[in-house]
Amino acid sequence: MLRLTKKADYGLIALKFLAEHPEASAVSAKDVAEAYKIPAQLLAKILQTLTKKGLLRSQAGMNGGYALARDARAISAFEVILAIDGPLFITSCTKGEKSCELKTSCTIKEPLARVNETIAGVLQSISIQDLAEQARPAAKGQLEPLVSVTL
Amino acid sequence: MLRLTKKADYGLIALKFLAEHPEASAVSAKDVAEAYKIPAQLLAKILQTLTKKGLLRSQAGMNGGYALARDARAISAFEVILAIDGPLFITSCTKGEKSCELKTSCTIKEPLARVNETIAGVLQSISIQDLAEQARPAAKGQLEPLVSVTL
DNA sequence: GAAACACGGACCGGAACGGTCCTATACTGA
DNA sequence: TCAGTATAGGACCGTTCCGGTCCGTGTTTC
Ligand code: SF4
Ligand code: SF4
Repeated sequence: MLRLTKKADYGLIALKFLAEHPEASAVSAKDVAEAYKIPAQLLAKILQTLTKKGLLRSQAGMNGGYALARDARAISAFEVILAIDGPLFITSCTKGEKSCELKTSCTIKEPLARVNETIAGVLQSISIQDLAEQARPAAKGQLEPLVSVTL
Repeated sequence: MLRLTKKADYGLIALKFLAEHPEASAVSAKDVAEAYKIPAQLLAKILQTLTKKGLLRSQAGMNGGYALARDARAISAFEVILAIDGPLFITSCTKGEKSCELKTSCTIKEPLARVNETIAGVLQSISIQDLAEQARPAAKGQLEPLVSVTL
């Protein structure tokens, strides 16, 4: 159920990698690809779309590559996934009025939309910075409730 | 991103329908299908797998059909989705050690697993009963926080 | 025994996904 | 200035999955 595409997966890895190397002004797609054994060309295209969406800054030429457009804290996992996979959501009835024929009779739609928002909220509350810091063992003041659902 | 299969969608609709009609000892797949304009044969197969998983009870022959195996409160949306779509999760690295080659080098894996658990928790906290009751306008004591994530 | 139902396998067209290839363009450094 | 390294982006392709259909079998009731 609910599978995340591998492209978005790769995108998150790359973003995290960039967040971990702020000293480099630019990291090439090839470098990241080799570091994680990701198909280089595919990663390249992913980073391209990410720059087109404004999450990255690119520089061509030698010693070129990509760098985060904003601070790692200001980029959420949600944005990354959204940029790569598009605004697809759990139900099929979200694509501008043209998807599901049951919209009228379906009563399951609204509660699922809530779930959808909840998931989006969770993803939005996770920044690239969080991913990069995750290596450390359980920090102290970590008990901030990020979501609360009511349905 | 994160699309729920239509089969699971149909399954939830059917379950909710059954929960709304407790007076009937059994409702045929055809009835539900016609009520919501769902392809009958497809819905039939969905309900079959649902019974095989123990969520429904079936009765063959005339006036036969399906009925909830347990109380509507005791069946979570998570179980339904799990039964229909299988134990698939957001990352590709969950299928018993055979999926993603990056398991070792990937550092994004664990945080995503947390997200996964969170989503599962949300789905588990929603019962068929909740879906059936959803028609009513905002009840009173509805502010129970169901999830809290820490990453 | 016929109708109405549940079961279950086989099958299929289309869409999405993961990935490759090829070309054009831009920047850098020797 | 020229070669090399990088981004940018289009076209393409094999595989898988999803939604759906078809068919045949078993079971219960009237
Ligand atoms: S309208 Fe209902 S059946 Fe159709 S996609 Fe939305 S939730 Fe699913
Ligand atoms: S190991 Fe990492 S890259 Fe592979 S599927 Fe899991 S999260 Fe994605």
